[in-house]
Amino acid sequence: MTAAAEDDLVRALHVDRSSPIPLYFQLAQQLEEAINDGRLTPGTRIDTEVELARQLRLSRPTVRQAMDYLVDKGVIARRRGAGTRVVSADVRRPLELSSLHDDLLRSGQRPSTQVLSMTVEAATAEVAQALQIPEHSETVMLVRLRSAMHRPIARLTNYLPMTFADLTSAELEQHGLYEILRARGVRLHSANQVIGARTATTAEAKLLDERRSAAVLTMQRTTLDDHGGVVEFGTHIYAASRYRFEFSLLSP
Amino acid sequence: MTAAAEDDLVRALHVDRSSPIPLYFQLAQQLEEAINDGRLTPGTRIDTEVELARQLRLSRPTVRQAMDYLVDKGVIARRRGAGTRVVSADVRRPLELSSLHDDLLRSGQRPSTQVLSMTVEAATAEVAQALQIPEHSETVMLVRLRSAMHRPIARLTNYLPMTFADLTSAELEQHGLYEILRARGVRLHSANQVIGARTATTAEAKLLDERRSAAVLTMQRTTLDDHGGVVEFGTHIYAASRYRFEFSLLSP
DNA sequence: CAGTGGTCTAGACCACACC
DNA sequence: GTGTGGTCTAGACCACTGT
Repeated sequence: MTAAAEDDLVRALHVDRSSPIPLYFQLAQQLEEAINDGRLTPGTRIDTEVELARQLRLSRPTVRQAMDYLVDKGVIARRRGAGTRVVSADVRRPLELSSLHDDLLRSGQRPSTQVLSMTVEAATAEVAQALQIPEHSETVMLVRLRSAMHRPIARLTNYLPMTFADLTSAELEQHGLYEILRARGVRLHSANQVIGARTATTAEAKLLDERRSAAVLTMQRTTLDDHGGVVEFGTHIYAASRYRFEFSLLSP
Repeated sequence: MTAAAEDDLVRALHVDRSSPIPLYFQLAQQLEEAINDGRLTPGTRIDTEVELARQLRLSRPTVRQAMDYLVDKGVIARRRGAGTRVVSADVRRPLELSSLHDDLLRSGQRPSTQVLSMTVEAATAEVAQALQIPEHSETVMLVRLRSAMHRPIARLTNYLPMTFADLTSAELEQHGLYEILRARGVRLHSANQVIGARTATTAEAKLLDERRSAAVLTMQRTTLDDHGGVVEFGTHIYAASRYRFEFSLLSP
């Protein structure tokens, strides 16, 4: 990137003080756009915090907050004494808490869902521990078959608190589970995941349209809300020949 | 948690202004310890930023920086108007950029490494693209067998720039690859990963001490330094019967 | 040595959650 | 309302990087 091009970019930056969007966020968005557009290429040095603050008539902490946000996202890197540089266009936020439904939607795969069963079950030891409820107490067990491009890709088994016993199949076949939870006011906070693999049972292979003894990816997930309560426990299998977990992660 | 216990905790908090450790970090560490100790349990309300600032004679932005750090780590959650609460003791940072060697070390599994081969190879199209170098140019190809508790658990295949052609087997059998890179001044920044599964070939099953056609986890990883350059590309397989990827992730 | 990011202060006003 | 976190300012000094 030439100095002239950098100048152009700086001139293009602006903040709207009457907007309800925070100033730091406006700046971060514009820088990120420039990076994704290719107007700022990997390795390019970005103006210093003080310089940007002067140009945009912001305080340095505000500019810094924008930078912090982008560093956290992994798109820029700062080195004391050396400046701030664009890292890479293709580093994404470290593995967001998203559902398979949303993932497939984003990649344009037209997901569809079939509810195989929805029953009330006594919690096994494993489920009870995961949901932090007494063993043998009642839980909602939900089994869904998720397909993409009209081919089955995953069998999703979820255990939910009895508060969600009123979920309907229609609802579940129309929206992702997380989407439904959010619509009900649940604030998802974090999840613990375990990803493994094993060979499919005969029934599983048939269900997922895979050959006998094909490898399947397994994933178990416990989702928490922001009060620390368990929202959901799931144990899922994915057709390994057609599904992968892709994500970026940042250095500690 | 009782109000008295909370008071005790607050009295226990302190900052050492002569320490080279940043004040915000000292505070964050103490709060995190209290959470991990169980002195602060999930759901407990933490003092407000203003109150903590007053007690510790810090400015509010400094206290806030400590809170930000813990929110980012996922151990506390803030809600405007509602206060700050401890979320959970077992949410960890979203999947750190660490090596299998370090992971095994941490879980007390005594990893050992055997270098199966280390050669200079012409880059295939896949490797060239991953390393951002021309096709057919030279790269260092490294194949290692990683064992835990005296049983093989993964075959690791890495491609490195020719700068690392002087790595020795002795070095590689003693330390993790990331450890070696860091010692050479490489600053790891982020990685893109793809986790999948397939059935093992006969040779792979034998190498990993698994039964024929067992499922193996596959992982491909491209690691970047903080200038946006590619440090390493790896394509690995793991014995699925004895290895899982475990991690936490935070809501976007 | 000069320049850069890292940390810190002492205030301020606002939007939202909860009572 | 009242209290909380969310945002913002205008400075300051220090530690590290690269020349």
